[in-house]
Order: sequence, then structure tokens, then C-alpha cells
Amino acid sequence: MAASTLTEVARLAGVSPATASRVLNGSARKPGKDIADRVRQAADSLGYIPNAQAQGLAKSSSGLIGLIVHDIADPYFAAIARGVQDAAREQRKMVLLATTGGAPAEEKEAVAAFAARRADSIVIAGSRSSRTEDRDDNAELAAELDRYCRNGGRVAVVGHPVVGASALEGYHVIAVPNEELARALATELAAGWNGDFVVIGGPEGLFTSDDRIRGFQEGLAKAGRAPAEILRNSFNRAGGYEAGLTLAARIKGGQADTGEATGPRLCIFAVNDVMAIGAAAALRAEGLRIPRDATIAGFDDIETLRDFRPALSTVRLPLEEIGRLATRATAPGADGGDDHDAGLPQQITGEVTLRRSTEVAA
Amino acid sequence: MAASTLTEVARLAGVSPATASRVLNGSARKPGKDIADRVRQAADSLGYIPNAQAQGLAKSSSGLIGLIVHDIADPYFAAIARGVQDAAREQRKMVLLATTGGAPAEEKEAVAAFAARRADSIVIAGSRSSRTEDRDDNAELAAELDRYCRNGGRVAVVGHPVVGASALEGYHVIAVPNEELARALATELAAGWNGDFVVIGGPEGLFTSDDRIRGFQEGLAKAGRAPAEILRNSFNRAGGYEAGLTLAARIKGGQADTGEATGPRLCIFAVNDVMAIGAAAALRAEGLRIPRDATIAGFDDIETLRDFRPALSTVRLPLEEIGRLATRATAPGADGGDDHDAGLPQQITGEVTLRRSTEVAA
DNA sequence: CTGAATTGGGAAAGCGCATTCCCACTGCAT
DNA sequence: ATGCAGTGGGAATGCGCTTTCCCAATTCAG
Repeated sequence: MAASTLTEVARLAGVSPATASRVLNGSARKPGKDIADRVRQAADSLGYIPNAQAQGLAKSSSGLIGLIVHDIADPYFAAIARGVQDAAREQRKMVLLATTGGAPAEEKEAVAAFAARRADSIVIAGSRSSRTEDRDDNAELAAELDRYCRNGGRVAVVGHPVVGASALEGYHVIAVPNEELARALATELAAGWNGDFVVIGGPEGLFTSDDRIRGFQEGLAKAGRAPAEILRNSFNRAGGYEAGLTLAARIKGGQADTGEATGPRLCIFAVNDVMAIGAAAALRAEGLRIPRDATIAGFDDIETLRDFRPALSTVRLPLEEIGRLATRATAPGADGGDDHDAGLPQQITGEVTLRRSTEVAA
Repeated sequence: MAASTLTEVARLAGVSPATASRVLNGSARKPGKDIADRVRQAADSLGYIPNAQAQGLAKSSSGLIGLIVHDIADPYFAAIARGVQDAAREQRKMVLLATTGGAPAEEKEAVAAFAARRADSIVIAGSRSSRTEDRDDNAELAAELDRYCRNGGRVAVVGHPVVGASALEGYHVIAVPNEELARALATELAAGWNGDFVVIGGPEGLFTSDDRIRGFQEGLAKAGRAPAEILRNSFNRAGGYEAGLTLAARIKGGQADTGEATGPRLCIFAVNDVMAIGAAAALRAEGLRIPRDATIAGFDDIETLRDFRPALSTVRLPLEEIGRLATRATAPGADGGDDHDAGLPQQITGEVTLRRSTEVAA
């Protein structure tokens, strides 16, 4: 038994499909009360569920929002996804999920798939990259996105615009002040510590990582400090762990020189919390303690990681809110608020949050 | 400019839409090479993207998999979602996400929405509940699910069957051996500790929670121990925290009696990791230490929480695999493997993993 | 060399719904 | 009584694609 159709309902109610459609799905014209009741009852008794595909085809709009993330199990993306989901519900839409591992080629595929499904809007949450090996893929992604927008789609990108995408009608960028916040973090960190700094970053070319590194170095410079050395690794826990091992060896070497531990040897800034946790795990595995032997700070303030001990110094980012804003930015009529370009960045703010992991004993 | 259509492509290639369709979308009939090339080129130059809605309508199948979770930001669900996403990709489908907070009423809505979109299958990941206040909603959910199945939909439920759902063709349950594993955990815990046990559980009626509690008590009984007292709270970190506060007060009272701390006073079993972390945070906030003043174990072995210190004893569950299996179970032709009922539970195994948080000094 | 079987393309009928256009009917003013 | 706007329902068209059916051109066996 296939699902029942509008026509069946109409027949059972003894009216035309047109009328049935009018009563069942909000139309401008409201049929008479008695007829409406009859139709509704018929629909009920048949267990009628409108075919969204057909509806979408007919009025060319699908009620779908496409969300692109690197990895849904990464708490960073999961938090954003929650915000997106939340906003989608406000708009009475459903979210279509695509995970890409951050590869522009896959992102392009995802956009195409969303376009095929005629998603009303697309939210891209992953970090953009400008690595040369991604150049072509990025160009294709940009082209795909352009086409999508030109066909009336709306897109919001969290962080940086897609490389090469022309600022089109319906193309929004939710700017995240990574650089400023990293600078502020460096400033605060420099105020409480006058030893060396090291940065654990993601691969070169990853905007989010690069911005945070740049901001951090600026903050250091402004505080009259030497720039931090930069260790690059993959943008996840494993990358942090590996870098942590390197640093642990170095710290232990230094301690051997001095003969004894005399307070932290290093202040580590990992460009995101997950990497910071990885690095911390590595230090611990090597017998080092935080903040005794080294202090460490992350970025994002991932909720699940707040119970980590020692409490991780970080920069709070309203991830869920970011997802919500991005999604709202793509809602039809959303740009009514500001009368600027559709591409105007939304304003997001974060907050430096110093905790135990960077507390150096007085 | 609206997206270009198959007809346009066909016209530009100088062929009929039928032919264009045949070459562009895998059909049984393969048109001649020269024609195919012409069509493909036309499609290319127009940037043709097939309209999945129309395709779906025409062949009544959408390439969509619906996923229902309580909260996508909860690492438990995020991990399952990753598995689902993974399996979906294998099947070249996209996943449609719905979050419900665990309310059967919302789950019913979600199922209806998926049905409207003609999702090929639905994976329900949230824990089922048998609370009396959910009775009616559960019944409606079951009815909705039944209808969906009867119309050819396939569904997989993680954990327990939906209350009241009749075992239909296409209805799969991925059984998670919560009870057995909790029993095993209790056994191992009882071997290393002969003081009191306390369980921090979720609300009564939540199957996952109830199963784990029951199993744990059984294990205790089998080891000749008195049943544990049960503290019930919400099934998340906050619930764990609250219960933790209660226990902290009790422990401190006990210590006051004895005058001094003389090893752990309590072994706590929280029915999931997130609650365990909450409880641990509460104890810590109250100045208690783990495992010195109390030992604690969780359940799930959430990846993000593995760096928690002291390392949390728990039961490893292959969450991602569970998501994958559930999704695969709904793939067409998936029940070919076993020649039993379509409703046959798949086999999932977990593993008790004792770590530092339950280590009591010898 | 003829008739049958095969191939390859097109015409057309839906898939389920929204919507425009049309028509019969009512109620009112003239 | 006649004309008019206004009302409420139905017929028909189209959204973009798949698929069946049909037909002309080949090919091959006899």
C-alpha cells in the first residue's frame, strides 16, 4: 500500500483535488467550513501525508537547509550544528547534513547535492583553506556556490568567504574575530608570564588556524615579546598530541640543563581546544604537569571539555549562536535589518577565559 | 536565472528529453556514444544539475535517510551520527537530521516529516521511554512508524523497539547489550571494592538507563553484594552534577563521623559518561577527590571524554559502528544476510574498561 | 533477397501537488 | 426584472523527470 495522495483524499471527500489542496495546505483561498471539515476528516481517515517532493516541485522550494561540516562528531561542529538545527526549526525547515572532512572537493560535491535537492539555503561551517593543492577544488567550489546563488539559493559561510567566490546576492559571511581574540589572549597571557611562547597550529593555509596564529603573534609583539615558534600539525586531537610530544621532549631537555624543575618552561597556545587537550595529554603521558611544567591555552571553549582538569584557558566562542546566526542570515527577508550589501558580515564576539591551565604560581 | 532543466539540455543537444535522461542518469538503456557525448557536453555547458525532487517524484524514492537524535551536540549522538553519515555515504544517500530532545511527540513529528519527504529509511537513535506521561505520544509515534513501514519505509531503532510498534517488515532493532555490560561492570567493580555502591541514573522509564541500572544491580547481587541505592536525575551532565552534590554532602558527613578520610567511601556508577563527568565535577567542586574519596564509573566511553582525569572507568560502546549498522540495516536488500525475521536484532558488543577513576589504593 | 528479430531514438503518460483560469451561482443596487 | 460585483468550487496546466510504449532503421538467419 503506497501512501495515499491528495487526489484520493479529494475523491473520498467528494471534492476536487484543487479544493482539497486549498484546505490541507495553507492557501490564500479558504474553502467553506463544511467542505473543509469533510476534507480534513477524509485526510485523517486515510492517514494522508502530503508528498513534500511533489509540493516542492510544484512551488519550487524544498524547506531544506543544507549544512556542511568537516566532521559531525567534532564537538566544535556539533555545537554549531545544534544552533543551525535550532534556527531551522524556527523557520520550519529541516536540515540536510553533509560531512566533508574539510576537503574542498567534497564540499563542492555537497553543494551540488544540496542544489540538486533544491535546498533553500546552505550553511558552510568548515574552515576554509588556501593551500595551493586545494586551489582548483576551491575554484570549483566557488563556481558551484556562485551558480547556486545565481539560481536563487542563499548561503552563509562561517569564518571566511570561500576563496574566489564573488560577493553575490544571497551570499553571507559570518565573521568570527579569530585574530582579535587571539591577540587579546596573547595580551593577557603575556601579562602573567614572561617566558617563551609556542604555538601549536593547524596546517598552513587553514584560515582559522592562520588567523589565530597571526593574532597571537601580534598580541605578543604589542606586549614587546618575541614571536612564538610555530609547530604545525593536523587540526585535531592527534595533531595536538604529536606536537605535545615534541614539546615534552624539549621541556625535559631544558629541565635536565637546569637540573631541576623551577616552574613552567613554556606557555603553549594551541589554536583550538581539541588540539590543546591532545597536547596536554601528551605532556602528561611524558610525565609533565600542567601548569607546573608548562602552561597551555586553547581556543573555542568546547562545552564538553569544560570539565577537563586543569581547567583549560581558552577563548569562548558562542558556537551555537554562530550556527543560529548563519542560518538566520539565509532566511528569506533576513537582510532587511541592515540595508548594506547582502554580504555584510554579522557580528560575533568571543571572550578570553583564563583558567587554571595557565595559572603560574606567584 | 533558474537552474536549467533536462529539457533545455535535450534541446541544446538536439535530442529528446527521454534520451537526455537516459544518458545523464543511469538508465538501463545506453544511447549511442556520439549522442551521449553531445548530451553530456550540452549538460556541462549549461551547468545542468538534475532536480532531485523531480527525480524522486518520478521514481518515488528520495535518496534520503532520516536520523532522529535527542541532541546533536551530545557527544553520544554525535558519534552515532558520524556512523550514520558514513553508512549513508556508502549508499550514496544524504542524511536528514532531526533533534527532538527525546520527546516522543517530537519524534512522531520527525517521522511524519521524514515520511513527507519520502525518506528511504529512518534511524532513531534516542533512548526510548516508557514513562506513563509519554504513553499516548509513544502510541502515536508507533502508529506513525507503522504507517511509514507499511508504505515501504525502513526503520532502524537503536536500543529498544518503540513501545507498541508491531514488528513489521522493514523494522529493525539494533540491540545494545546495556544490561549485560552493566552486569559485567558491576562484577568487575565488586571484585575490587567492598564498600557501598550508589547508582546515578536517569529518569525512571528511560530504557537505556533502566537497563543499565538493572544489569548493575544484578551484577552486584551475583557478587553477593547489597543492591545499590539509586539517585535519579536528568540524563545529562546537569543531572549528574546535581546527584554529585547530594553524594558529596553525604560523603563529607561520613568523613566527619570517622574523623578522617580513610579511602573511598563510595563507588558511584553513573549510567552514562556525561552524567559521570557531571558528578565528578560536583565532587571536585565540593573538595572531594577521585578516586581518593569516592570512585566513579560511567558508560559509553565517549571519545571526547577520554582525556578526562582521573581517567574514567566506563564501558566502551562502538557508537560509530552502531550508527553504521543501524543505517546499513535499513539498506535495501540488507536482510539478505540472515534469513530470519526482518526484526532480528543485530549484534553489538561492548567492553568494560576500568581506568583510574575506580582504582582504589591497595 | 525476404521476413523476423533487434536496436536506438522519440512521443507521451504519469509521479503528486499548486495554481491559474474559468464558470455557476449568490446577493445587491438599479 | 436586469446587470453587476463578489464568492466558492472545479478543470486544466505545469513543475522536471522517468519510463513505457511505439516506430523506423538495422541486422541477421533462412
